[in-house]
Amino acid sequence: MPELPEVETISRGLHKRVAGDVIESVWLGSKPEPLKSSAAEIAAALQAKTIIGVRRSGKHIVFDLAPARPGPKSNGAQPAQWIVHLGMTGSMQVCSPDSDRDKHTHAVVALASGRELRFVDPRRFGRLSVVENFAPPGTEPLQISSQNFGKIFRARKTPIKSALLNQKLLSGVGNIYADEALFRAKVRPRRRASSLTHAELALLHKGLKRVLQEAIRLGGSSISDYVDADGEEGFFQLKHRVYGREGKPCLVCKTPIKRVVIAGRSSHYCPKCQK
DNA sequence: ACTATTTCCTGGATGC
DNA sequence: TGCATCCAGGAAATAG
Repeated sequence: MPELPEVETISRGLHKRVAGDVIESVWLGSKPEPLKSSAAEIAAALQAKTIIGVRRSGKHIVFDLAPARPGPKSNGAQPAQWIVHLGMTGSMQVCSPDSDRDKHTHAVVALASGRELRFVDPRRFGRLSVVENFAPPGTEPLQISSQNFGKIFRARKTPIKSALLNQKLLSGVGNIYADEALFRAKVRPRRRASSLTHAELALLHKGLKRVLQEAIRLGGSSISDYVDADGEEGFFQLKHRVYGREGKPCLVCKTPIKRVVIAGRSSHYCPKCQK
């Protein structure tokens, strides 16, 4: 499931491959559910645009676009960015038009270089849209100051785990890295966000940054099914310390890792190390 | 203004 | 072997 580090890795890979290329045509699947903008709107916004670059914002992939042939009839305020959210199982493939189309292909963008950029998403949680100026709802966890990090959690009664997953607060943190950051901070996921001490918040901030950076360094981690921008299967597996390790010994103290459900999400922690 | 719960979706795993 | 059921999870929608 693509979280911040995976989306970062994918965006970098896409940038390397398609920056500078020109979009010649756009095909969108028959079921429009994955579209936040209308199909016509997306097609119109992408057509005949140069991909200036590809980058990550939160869990979103941002394609920065510019008219391929800057002419006299510049159509005023046209959406200039293509936003892709991969949901859980979405992937972007850069491939030859000859290669077989995956059953769950929802969008195909033909490039002037002769290649195709495909959006594939079996579970359909992914979303496509076009906007003029994308603004993520929350703050980037790798950018936020420790002061602001403390501020956004101090007044929240919700469990710290839920607060970490709230994209309006921090952009890009998902279930895996929330659990991993809480383990590093020695804080249980059910603790109310407002109950964390300054010291715990500082540890959480540091732990979160470290685990995200480590995962980016490793090329993103992934448990299951998707293909990265290179078309290679899966990602380098980050050594998760608690996520997915229910019943297995804590790597620090050997106590069996516990799993509980918080806000519908499985949450893993060491009952001895985390308070 | 918050917070908690439900919903979407499909493939893989599990159980009888 | 085959069929039914459960489960995973991001975020929008809904309810409290």
